[in-house]
Amino acid sequence: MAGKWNTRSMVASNIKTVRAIEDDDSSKRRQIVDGARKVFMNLGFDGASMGEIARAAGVSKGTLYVYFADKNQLFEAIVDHVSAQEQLKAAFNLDPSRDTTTTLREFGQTYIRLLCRPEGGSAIRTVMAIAERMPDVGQRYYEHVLQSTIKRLAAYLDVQVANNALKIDNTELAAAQFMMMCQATLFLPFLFQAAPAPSDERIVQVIESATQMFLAAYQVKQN
Amino acid sequence: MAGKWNTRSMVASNIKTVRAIEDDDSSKRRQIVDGARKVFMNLGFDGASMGEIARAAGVSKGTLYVYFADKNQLFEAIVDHVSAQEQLKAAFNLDPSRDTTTTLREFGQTYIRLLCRPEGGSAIRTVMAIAERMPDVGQRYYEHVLQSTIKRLAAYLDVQVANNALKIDNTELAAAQFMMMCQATLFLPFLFQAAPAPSDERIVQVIESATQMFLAAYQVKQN
Amino acid sequence: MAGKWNTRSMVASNIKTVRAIEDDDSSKRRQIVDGARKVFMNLGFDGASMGEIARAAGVSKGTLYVYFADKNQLFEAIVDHVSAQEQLKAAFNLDPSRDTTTTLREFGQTYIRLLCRPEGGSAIRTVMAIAERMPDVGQRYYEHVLQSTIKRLAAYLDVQVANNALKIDNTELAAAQFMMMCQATLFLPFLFQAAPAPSDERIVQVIESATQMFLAAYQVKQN
Amino acid sequence: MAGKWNTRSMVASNIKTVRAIEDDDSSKRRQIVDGARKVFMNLGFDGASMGEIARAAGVSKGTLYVYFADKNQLFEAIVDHVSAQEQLKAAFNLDPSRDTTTTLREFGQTYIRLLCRPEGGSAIRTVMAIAERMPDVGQRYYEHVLQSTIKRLAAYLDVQVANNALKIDNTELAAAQFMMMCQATLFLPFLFQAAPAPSDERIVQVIESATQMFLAAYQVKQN
DNA sequence: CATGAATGAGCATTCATTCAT
DNA sequence: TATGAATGAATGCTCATTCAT
Repeated sequence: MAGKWNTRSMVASNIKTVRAIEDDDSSKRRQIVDGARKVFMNLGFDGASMGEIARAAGVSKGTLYVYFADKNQLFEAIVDHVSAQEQLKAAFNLDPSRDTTTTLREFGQTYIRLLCRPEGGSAIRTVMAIAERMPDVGQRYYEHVLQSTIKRLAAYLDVQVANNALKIDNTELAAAQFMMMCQATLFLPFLFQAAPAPSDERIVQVIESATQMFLAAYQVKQN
Repeated sequence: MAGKWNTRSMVASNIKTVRAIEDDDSSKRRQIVDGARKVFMNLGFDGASMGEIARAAGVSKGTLYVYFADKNQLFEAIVDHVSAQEQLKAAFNLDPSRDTTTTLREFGQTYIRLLCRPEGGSAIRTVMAIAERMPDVGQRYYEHVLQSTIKRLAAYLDVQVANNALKIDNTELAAAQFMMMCQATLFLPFLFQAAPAPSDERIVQVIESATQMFLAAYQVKQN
Repeated sequence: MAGKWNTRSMVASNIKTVRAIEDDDSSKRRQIVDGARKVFMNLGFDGASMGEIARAAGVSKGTLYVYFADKNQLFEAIVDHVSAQEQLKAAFNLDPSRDTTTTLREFGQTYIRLLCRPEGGSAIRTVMAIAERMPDVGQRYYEHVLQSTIKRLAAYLDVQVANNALKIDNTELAAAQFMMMCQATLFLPFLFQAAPAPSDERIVQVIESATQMFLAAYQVKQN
Repeated sequence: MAGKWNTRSMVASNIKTVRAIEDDDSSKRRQIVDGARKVFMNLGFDGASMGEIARAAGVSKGTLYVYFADKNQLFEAIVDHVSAQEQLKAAFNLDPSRDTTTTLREFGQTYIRLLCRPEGGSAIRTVMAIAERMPDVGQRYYEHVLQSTIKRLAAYLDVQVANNALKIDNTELAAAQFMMMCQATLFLPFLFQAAPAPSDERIVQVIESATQMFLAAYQVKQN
């Protein structure tokens, strides 16, 4: 993957590569990425025009092409940027010393609140929409954002298994199961605009149910 | 839906209304819907051009506008058409007399195979992508396709609860939980093009795990 | 002019000519002409679509082409039809036995009221607009409608000259002068939508002034 | 007018405003206006296509939209531009010290020659044709071109009235009357393409007659 | 590096016209 | 005769991209 990136960058800007490496955050570049993020996430890849992006970024249209070879590459950069941001926001407390019930409960609530932010849906929608035409963009987003969260939860579960608190064969599957269960009746209606973002009350209920279900299946029975 | 269509047709052509009512599937109309479905689902709303749709449908661009007022209405018709198709394909055996384990296992497998068809992802992607700009399209798709399946499974669960085979407070939530769990590690990677459609073997494993988890939580314990 | 018409008709409909002569008013044809008149006069030649004309006429688009070879010929027929109607409406009392003052006064008032009807401007606008692209349409309209009125007034003046009531060298010029003077400050603002149709009061004033001016110039001084 | 333009330019490009203010006539803009004028005046609003205008202006279709928001606004600009040109061309000698007969005679001849230029009719036809759909375009043209000439002549008459050379109640009406009379038998046939532009000889005759008529009515009788 | 003027291919949509029935 | 389904060329307009400065 890293290899792919380098290849691409080199094609786009052979000379300035050296500079780009240490100057990935030249203020102009940052401006563009910030402006483009908003526009792409609100309007989707096709709905976003380079003109609007330029306006949102406060630069000229020409400048866009100084930093990015074309619309596709700008979009890829934005998705990677958003991926990084999402990961930062996914600040879950997975301290191995905390008890499973509390940890899962809090994790679930935080997770759903993250997904159901107004902007939360946009990134997922935007990336998913383009995944067929730009498969590696979809893949990178899945791996960096969704799968990485699964893995972090799985790592926590691994510890609990080792501690004999849980009994799980496949912790990555279990982590994914929990995360999916948490979404039940909440995220998809929100994503399809069939319902507004769920209330806190509703979130608490659903997460509670998911937590109980998870524990019923995976908690080591004490006698 | 039929009612809506009539309204629309009457605006376009008051005289042929009688014909239109019983001939919602005039072959030209069907041709267009079929062609448009492919193009829209592959390229998304913005990516699909009326020219390409016309070519795919084997009609002239002008003919598109004889049957549909504009691109939006053609798209809505396609989504409604796909919704109906998806529901037909969702031929789950939810016979109340069958035992819970088998029923859930088969339901889950059928469900995931449905989702992970090549075309399965496209519709979801395409509709979800447009949901922000065309909220009622997203809403109708969610209700007709996703929520309706949840409700059918919930109805089965209701019977099992009545039979004392299961103990569930909120069967709709439980149905959604099961369906989400079934997807764990399978559907999202497929949707984001981060993995190919899952193997049958993998599906069987994941569904088995989901089924066990569901029963562990909701099955009435016999002593 | 008659010759021209025949030539055109024969091109358009060689066989049905005989029928057309005696059946110029087949009800379908009349329907079409009536519908087309409204649409053409309201929207202009380019603004009118054959579809809208068909709807206004209550026939199918195809039927239009049964009676008229193309849009141009339909338009020409409409203009000729309107010309005939305008002439009928121009029911001026030019009885030679009436005195000049009254006759001119009434003629002027009737003339301006005719021009400043809501539909009065439309025909002039529509025909004038197309005159560059379809010169013979403009010419026929001018001759049948505008010039013919001039000639009728000129004929009245001829009689008054013969009666020694007026002294005019060129009665056709004098007639045109009077008709133009009557329009002063009234018709052009109306035609350019710079003012609404003039009030009756205003019309009376302007016509009075024009009449006095005409008499001052052309009335035989009695001593 | 300049004020309006600035507003429009600022919407399109906030940064180049300074340039735009003093560069209303950037050569590209002038090119477009010149090309568009020819095409609009020859073919009318609907008959003129943006493609043809682009070709006539020697720029690309896209460039048209850099300078004008849409076809309507380009048209309005052309009409305003033509209005200004027409006014410049209407260089009448209305020196108050010249005698009435000569002044009217020369004014009338110049006026008719102006109207009956090949391009003279086109602007009037084109603007009049659109006046129903774009009333303020018609209104502005009438006021800037036709009414402004009436007022200039009326101002001259005012002076003659003050000098006791003429006796006129309503000089604006009188000015309009004279201008209309001058057109008698000359302008309308030309406008409707029912006759070519009148010969100089004919113009002289008609203007002479109009002048005499005007004086007969309004000249102060010396005894 | 940054600009913004300029482009031309592409888009959704309209419409005069044809033709099988 | 009358229809209306079907066409395809043409239209107004947008936008990713280029390039001279």
